[in-house]
Order: sequence, then structure tokens, then C-alpha cells
Amino acid sequence: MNYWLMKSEPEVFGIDDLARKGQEHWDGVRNYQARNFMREMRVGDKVFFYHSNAKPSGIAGVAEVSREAYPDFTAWDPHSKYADPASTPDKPRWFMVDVKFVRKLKRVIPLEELKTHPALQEMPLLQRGSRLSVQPVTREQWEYILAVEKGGGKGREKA
DNA sequence: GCCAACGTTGGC
DNA sequence: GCCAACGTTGGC
Repeated sequence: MNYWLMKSEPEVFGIDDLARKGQEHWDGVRNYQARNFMREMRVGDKVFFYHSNAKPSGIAGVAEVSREAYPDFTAWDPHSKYADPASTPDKPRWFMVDVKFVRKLKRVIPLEELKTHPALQEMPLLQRGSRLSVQPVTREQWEYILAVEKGGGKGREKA
């Protein structure tokens, strides 16, 4: 099983929206690197749900992959803001996965706090200028972050 | 194939 | 709202 992190703006679709719906297709990814990571996802993989452009931005919950990559049909919907004429049902360029709600974290772990942990410095999320909206998380990082959640303190835990 | 211009992401 | 960093587009 693999671990991932996916970003979404809570104003558009946040962890509470996923909690209410139970499951959702992750549409609108229009970046090749992010798309390629989604195609590697398997049912049962675990996902950190990250809130971007939020107050504060940070990891808000846990989700799970419930359907593997299939064509993102919003690409050929001319009314969608994700429309891309270069992607067609015959030759889809963009893909999405379905994710289901697992749980909210006890608290949102802010980006600012994640940055203070040496054990997490390798995360793409923390790299300068990184904008990757779908990215892999190592097992070590995953477990470390869950331990940080329990810690509940602003940088009180030692790495 | 280079690279300037442009649009977008996302923290602050 | 600002703007740095990044990815894509298109002229040449």
C-alpha cells in the first residue's frame, strides 16, 4: 500500500465536503506529474487531504483511494472550468481517481508546523516553489505526521 | 529547439 | 491583494 497527499482549496472542496458526500471523484488535475502519480494509485492507498489557500493551510484529514484512475470527463465538458479540447473520450489526456472519506484529523496540522520537523523536510510539499497538487508520501512521513497529530502542540515534539 | 510572454498556484 | 515560482504556449 502506498501513501499520498492531495491538495484542495476548502472553499472549493474541503474535508467537510468529502465527509458529507462520503466519496468523490478527484477531477480537475491538469498537471502531468500529478496525473502520473494518480495513475499509480491503487484501491486502498491512503491519502492526506491537504487544504491549500486556507486559514491555515495544512493537512486536514485522511481519505482512501476507492477507484483507480479513469478518464477525467470534465475535460471534454465545454461548460466545465476544467475543459481541455485536447482531451477526448477516445484519447483522454487527463485522469482522475475516486477517494472516500476516512476521517478528519483531530486538528488541522498547519503547513507552518510541518516545516518545523526535520523528519519531514524531504516532502515535496515543503520544497520551495513546489506546486504539485498530488504527491507521494513515504510510510515514515505518514506515520510521523500521525504522531504529530496526537502531539497536539505547536512544534513541541522532537524529531 | 530556444526562450519570452503569459497564466496559474498557493503562501503570506 | 501581492508576488515568486512554475508550467505551458507559441513565435521564430
